[in-house]
Amino acid sequence: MASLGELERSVMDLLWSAPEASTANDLRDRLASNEGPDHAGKDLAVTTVLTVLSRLEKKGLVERERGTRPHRYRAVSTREEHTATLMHEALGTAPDREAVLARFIGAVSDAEAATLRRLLARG
Amino acid sequence: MASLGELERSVMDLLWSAPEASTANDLRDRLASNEGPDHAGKDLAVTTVLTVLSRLEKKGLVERERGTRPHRYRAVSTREEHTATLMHEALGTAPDREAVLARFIGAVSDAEAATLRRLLARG
DNA sequence: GGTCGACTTCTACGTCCCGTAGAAATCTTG
DNA sequence: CAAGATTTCTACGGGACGTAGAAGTCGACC
Repeated sequence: MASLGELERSVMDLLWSAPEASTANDLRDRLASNEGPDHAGKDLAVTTVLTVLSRLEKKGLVERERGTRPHRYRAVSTREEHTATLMHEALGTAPDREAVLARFIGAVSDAEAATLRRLLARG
Repeated sequence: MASLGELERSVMDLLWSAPEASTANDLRDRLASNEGPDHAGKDLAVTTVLTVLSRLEKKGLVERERGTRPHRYRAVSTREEHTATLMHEALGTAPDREAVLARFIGAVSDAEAATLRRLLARG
């Protein structure tokens, strides 16, 4: 349901890896110095970052402290929870969920299969 | 990567549930008589359906027989394969895949957990 | 208390995707 | 070859997203 644009995704990545809630300025700086493997750091206006944060807030992915003056933003859920939710959403679109799970399991690495067995055993 | 619009999704649903490859006219008719639980059947021009099919073909979800005159369209993969692929794509976006799997498993129903155990056991 | 600068909200524009379909081109068949 | 069926081309309107300036608000300092 909540698909993300490229910049929205970058911002979420920063929020997810930040230990504390971040300000828009902080995020702008981190986006600028984000010399990823291939892409150059984006040099954005702070209003751009704020717009994106508002949209992410409306989507329910981000919440902000309005009390402090530079508002501070944090991700509502962890990256792992969010991703797991997306997987469940995908799973839910098919009528035959078990058939989907069968295909899903079929394409999982050996190590991950082992992890899954362990996780399921403890249930 | 390949997110679908509403109409695109409806067309894929029809192609997935069709036993044979379908023509655009056939799909238009089925869309028109598609009295789902809540939504009314859409009465579309056949060119609309063709446009959507072209876009789905470009996205790699649909292929067509160009030999026969009314071209016949089929889904490239089954609904289950497609859904499982989406789940793997989601999983791939997180660095800590095992943590995602843990969350994912945590939110699975008992019946599905049993299914997963069975599937993993036979590996 | 008023002013200035930091911060936030409003408004907006260009682009791309999607629903939608007419116009134009192409093929099939009588 | 002409007419009808079929496909391709072109296009428009709306919504999402990247992007940011203009305008409004808030806190601190003189």
